[in-house]
Amino acid sequence: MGDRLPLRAERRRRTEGRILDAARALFAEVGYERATVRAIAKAAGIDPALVMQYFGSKQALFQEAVRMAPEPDPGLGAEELVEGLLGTLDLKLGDLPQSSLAMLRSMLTHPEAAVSAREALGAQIDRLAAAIPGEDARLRAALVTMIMVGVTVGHQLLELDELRGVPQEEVARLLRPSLRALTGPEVS
Amino acid sequence: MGDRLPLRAERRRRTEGRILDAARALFAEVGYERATVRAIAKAAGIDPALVMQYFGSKQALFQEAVRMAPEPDPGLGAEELVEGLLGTLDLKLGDLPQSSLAMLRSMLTHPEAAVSAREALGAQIDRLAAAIPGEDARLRAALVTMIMVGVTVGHQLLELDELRGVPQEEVARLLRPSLRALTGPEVS
DNA sequence: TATTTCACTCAACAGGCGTTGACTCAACGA
DNA sequence: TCGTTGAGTCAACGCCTGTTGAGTGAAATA
Repeated sequence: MGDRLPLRAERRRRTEGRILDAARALFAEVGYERATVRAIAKAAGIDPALVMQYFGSKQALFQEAVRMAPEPDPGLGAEELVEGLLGTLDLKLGDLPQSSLAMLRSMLTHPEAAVSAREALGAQIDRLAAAIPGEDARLRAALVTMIMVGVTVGHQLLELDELRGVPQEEVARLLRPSLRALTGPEVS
Repeated sequence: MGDRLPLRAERRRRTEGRILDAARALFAEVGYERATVRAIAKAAGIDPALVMQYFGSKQALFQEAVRMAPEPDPGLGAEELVEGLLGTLDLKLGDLPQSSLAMLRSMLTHPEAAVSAREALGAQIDRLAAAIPGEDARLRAALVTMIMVGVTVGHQLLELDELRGVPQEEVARLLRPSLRALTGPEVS
């Protein structure tokens, strides 16, 4: 049923995928520095040298592992305004892809990850700011964004007892007024 | 005028201070992994071996550098209730000691820093929760705490353009309603 | 079938890391 | 004044890191 790829290309594709998956998981779990090429290769079931052959360097592998479609749109678009964020708030809180977690985990200690993070957060801020009225829209948008980052850090990365096991809708419910206070009363 | 310490003890005290200052600065700037013992020693103007002689291990040095008086009280006490946080909000945002920044910088990638962070944030949550009425006080307190962490991360560690150069009172002013939405309408 | 291609492994390199033990020499106590 | 203490240096250790180049054997090509 599936198209029969040449065996070699198929193998290559699969191996590349396994490396990327292992890399994302490890970067997300322990961050850039502690996720060694050897550990990633082991998790992918291959030789460390192959990682270099596929991606050139650890840094390049990281960038590839962290790269995302420049906003998968079922997220929040400018047209959905602020309610886009509020509506998918629990999704944002709970279902972040491994690539995002990898970036968040490393952004404070790995310079390149910090660059990626500033880009991604900057884009998010831009989108939000376009939907917020008033003078200090960008500042408000930045605060909203960092609130989400802070809560995500506590929930997914630090795994604070107070946030673990709490259903995402509950968090979203409590957070919504705080965010609305910053964005202004837009939609319902 | 000062009491004349024996020269040796005085030197020791000074050197230890210089090491700790250099360690705090570097841990805060680049995090635990990238702040090498050699770099810390160089910044303190001494030999790397002396760091070990003073603190035993890099890990022990980190713990010492990050340790704080268990709440210097001119911060927020339970008796000041939530307004304690809101009142000194700009202080919290701008004047964090190097030791706190060192902990925050490393908390996502260094396990021991994560432990310290969970302790410190847990204590903060406890204090806040005691001042928040209602069922989900601890959850609300945790969210308030992580909001502060998120904004601090964006401001001090990621140095987002949108937050850099913004006066702390401005940030505090915009943030206050959001926090109040979580804590409930306490004092003024 | 003979030849080339290429996914993959193996062994090793150079460099940086935390850490150690022997040493130096000025400050101290008797 | 003379032995002792201790702050500080120096050179080196073993380890782990990212990275490399030669080698292998099965799949592709002709």
